[in-house]
This record gives sequence, C-alpha cells and structure tokens, in this order.
Amino acid sequence: MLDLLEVASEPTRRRLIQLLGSGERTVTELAANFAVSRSAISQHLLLLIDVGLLQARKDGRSRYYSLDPAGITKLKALLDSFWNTELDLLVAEAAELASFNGPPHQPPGEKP
Amino acid sequence: MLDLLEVASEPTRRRLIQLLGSGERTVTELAANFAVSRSAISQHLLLLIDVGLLQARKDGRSRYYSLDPAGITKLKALLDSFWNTELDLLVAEAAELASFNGPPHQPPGEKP
DNA sequence: ACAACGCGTTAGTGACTGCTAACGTATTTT
DNA sequence: AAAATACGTTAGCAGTCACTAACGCGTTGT
Repeated sequence: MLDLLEVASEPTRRRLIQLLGSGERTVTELAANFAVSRSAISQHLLLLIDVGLLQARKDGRSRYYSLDPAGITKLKALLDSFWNTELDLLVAEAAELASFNGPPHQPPGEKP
Repeated sequence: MLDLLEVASEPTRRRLIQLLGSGERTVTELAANFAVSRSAISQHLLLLIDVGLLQARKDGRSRYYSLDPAGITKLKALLDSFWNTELDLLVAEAAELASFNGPPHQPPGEKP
C-alpha cells in the first residue's frame, strides 16, 4: 500500500502513531499494548517506515521506533486538504438539526 | 471493513466524499470523475452507506447519493481524537527545524 | 566458550479488497 | 408492444493484507 493517509488510518497503526507521540519505543514495548503478536506490530512499524511516518534507531539488541516529523507534517497536510469547508458546513448543519429535533444522546443543556 | 476512518481513507472513497460535498450525485455522474468503472464506484458507494457516511435517494432509474451529516460528524470526531496535541507539537518542531536547516522545498520568506 | 534466552524480522497462509465482466431492471425509442 | 438503451447491482477473480509460526542473530548467564 502506498497511500500515506490510508496506511495511517488502519486502527492498529493509528494507535501505534498515538503511542509514539509521547516518545520512542521498542517493538516489544509497543506490542504490550495490543492483543496481537510482536511480529504483527513489527510489520506495521516497517510499513509505517516505508511511507515515511516513522524512524528507527538501533541500540543494543533493541530498535527504537519514533515518529518522523516530516512524515507527520505531510500527513497533517493531507488531512487538511481532505477536510474541506463544505464538510465543515455539513457538520455545523448536523449540529443545528440535532438541537432542533431533540438530541439523540447528549442533552445540550448543562448538568443541573 | 467496519472501521469508519479506514473506510473513508481509501483514495477513491476520499475523492467521492469530497465530490459529494457539493451536493448529491448519481453513480454515473460520480464515475465520470474516475478511471475505473461504474461498478467499482457503485461498490465504493455501497460501502460508504454501510458505515453511515452516505445516504441514497431513488428517483426514476437513478439513485442520488449524498453525504449523511451524522456520519460526517462522526468522522470528524474520530479525526479529532486521533490528531492529539503531541502530534501538533511535532509538526511545529518540524517547521522550526526546517527554517533553521534551510527549507527543502518552499523558502520561508515572502516572495520579493 | 557455549548454552539459553530475548529481540526483531522473514516465511507462509486464510481472509479480504477492489476491480472487470456479466447481469437484472427500468425507461425510452420505434 | 417489442427492441434497444441507460442505470445500478451482483458474480467471480487476481492481488493484497494482517496475522501466526518459524527463524536469525545478538546478548547474557554459567
């Protein structure tokens, strides 16, 4: 898969990116947060490197993975170009409609 | 595929969502914007309906597809929860670094 | 030094994806 | 009214994905 946004969107990889937001981690450390094997996580990480979202640093027998700022910047740009004004308008309209028709889940008023 | 964000991220579907931002369209109208067949587009649209991002209205022998505001709102929420503060910080740092080291593509100064 | 272990990566596979080809159905056209 | 046409959906398939199992290679313990 080549598309940056699509690669970043897969649920496991999304979570990996978020976890790496707070600093570099090894495969094993990351895998501890998931139900799947180290191997699966390793492959996700390699793919994320392929598309330029991650970097790796070797230290002893561990490899420390971290976010690549350039890749993250690129991802942000893609997201911004996708989410255009028309979509924002639609969200605003949906919010208004919800307050008219009665909210489906969260009442609009403050808690008493 | 069940994950809303992942479904929305596929390049063809991303473009479909953007095209539908300006109003409802038929399968044929939408397919005119792509290299692939009507059939392929139809299947993407059905998937987008499955995850709640689209609605369809039948009229004559055409089906008019349009964005479902509720789904789009949900998508926005997912995106916002994914893109946390740490990632924004990283992007800011990357921008600073680029201006120190010499910009790779776009010079930071205004055009003379 | 050699055995045992820990870490990360490749091999192999079932399931799924996105596509074209074939189809069903409704609407025109003659 | 029958034939042709336009629109959208299903059938079938090659390629890809995400995963577990098996592996290679450093490192650590004895």
